[in-house]
Amino acid sequence: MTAATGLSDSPLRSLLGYRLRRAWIGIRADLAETLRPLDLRMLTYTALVLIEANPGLSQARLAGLMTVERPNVVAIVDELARRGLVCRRRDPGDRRAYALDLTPRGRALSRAATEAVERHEARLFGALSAAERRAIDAALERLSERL
Amino acid sequence: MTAATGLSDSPLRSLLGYRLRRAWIGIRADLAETLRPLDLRMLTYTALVLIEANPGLSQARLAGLMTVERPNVVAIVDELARRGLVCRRRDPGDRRAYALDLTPRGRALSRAATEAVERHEARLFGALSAAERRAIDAALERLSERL
DNA sequence: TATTGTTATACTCTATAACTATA
DNA sequence: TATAGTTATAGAGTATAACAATA
Repeated sequence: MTAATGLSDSPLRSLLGYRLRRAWIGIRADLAETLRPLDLRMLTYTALVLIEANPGLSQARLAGLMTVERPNVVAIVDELARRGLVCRRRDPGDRRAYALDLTPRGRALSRAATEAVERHEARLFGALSAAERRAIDAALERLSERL
Repeated sequence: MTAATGLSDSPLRSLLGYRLRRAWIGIRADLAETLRPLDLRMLTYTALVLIEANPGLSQARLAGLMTVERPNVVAIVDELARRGLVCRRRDPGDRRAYALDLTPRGRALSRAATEAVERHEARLFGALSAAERRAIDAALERLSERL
């Protein structure tokens, strides 16, 4: 019962999926706000960080890391490359694939964005106790096994 | 480090938002599969259950419960009404508003869908211990306060 | 045959501005 | 003036099929 309105979402409140959705909507909106001043979205930020951590990464492997289908990576890398943040080289060992790397500008933006994202995480999740945090991590780990 | 591939998503694994996104993608896909045979989507199912729990609900209040903007509720209720699952009556006390209710067919579908969704939840979240479940509930509650 | 990047395409979800009719 | 429902529209994320080049 949402006390103020007298409305009931009780049949859904027992569903973890329903509550995760509500949380995710809020988190996503706050993350979008956090990244907007840097002209990044959730997915372009994620790609930036993953390419930095995996020099020479291919788009197919990037898609795997991002949990996104391969076709959706194309526009993301297009945008990052157009802005001079990522450079696409042909992989010498496999001429079908690209070897993706960050440019110096890409590394600088990655650093600035990561600082902003860490502030965002602290703002949202800072109130969680260490025990709560561990419990969530464990639960998400368990969940991943079933998906 | 994802051992099999040698790829690293470590810079993101410390971000709760990143892990929640991955979990949510999987949960959503499984939920969509669960509801597809019943010709329901996440949002139409949610609306169905909330209308059942709140007879005479208006679309604006439904939007509030669903964490969706009012315009997005229109197509959802349109679809449910067209299929004879929900009936729209004018609210006698406020002729701007609708009073939404389930039809008998809507109630039957709600019941069948809820059974399917409960099996889906049990399949995905059944492995969580009671303590983990409580920790997640508490953490999501805390999180909601900050959003 | 299988895989990489690609194009085209579509669906779902979410969001905003502006209109109408009531209040 | 404010609210309920609506229209139109847009953006973001996610998904599938099919094709050319390469393996």
